[in-house]
Amino acid sequence: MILPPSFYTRTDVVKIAKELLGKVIVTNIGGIVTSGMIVETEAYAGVHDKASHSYGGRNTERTKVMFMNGGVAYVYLCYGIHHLFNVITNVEGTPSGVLIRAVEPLEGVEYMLVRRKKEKLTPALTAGPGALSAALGINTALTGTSLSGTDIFIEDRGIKLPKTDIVIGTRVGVAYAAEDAMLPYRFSIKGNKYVSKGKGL
DNA sequence: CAAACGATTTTCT
DNA sequence: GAAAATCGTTTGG
Repeated sequence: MILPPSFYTRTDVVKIAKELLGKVIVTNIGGIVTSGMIVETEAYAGVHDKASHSYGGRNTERTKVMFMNGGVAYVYLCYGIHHLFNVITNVEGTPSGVLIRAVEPLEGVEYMLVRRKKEKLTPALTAGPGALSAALGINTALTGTSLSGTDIFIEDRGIKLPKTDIVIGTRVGVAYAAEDAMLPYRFSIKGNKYVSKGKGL
């Protein structure tokens, strides 16, 4: 089943980040359907989180999507090259979200290979936030799009993960966030080869 | 209006 | 393991 808006509008973004592991992202871009199981996530919790774009209540043209009601996509261009895909959570006015860091390819692998200009399926195809976005055809045009719509949505396919298969760690690439960089806001599936390298856990 | 920087990936040594 | 690639957003003048 497709996750309902009520899944995203809850207030505990860290819990949502954990629950998103094992769920399946499906994109339908230009008539091409691709999907992948989420194997790594990171939580970005509201205005008090220095690592978040919305820290201190910063509400700009780019980040305004984070302030929307939960259940929409937030796609941000980083380093001028990479599209990073986030799931916005919580209710309108409270900017929190979950960065999808890695997925395991399911359907449409051949299209992902084309988009990534690769010939063979390697873990690098979707291991990493910029990589999975490119593979699934996600770009900034999807910012603000509902995750319960037809272009992109997240499904629960009944995959259940034992608690022991969830690895908790610190976030990646947010060293500038000082003490908030140490928060246990990163979740991944133990032993899954599509989990990004990032930094060691 | 101009300058600096980043929630990264790839490639080369 | 280290450095380059590359551009929209943000910040300062």
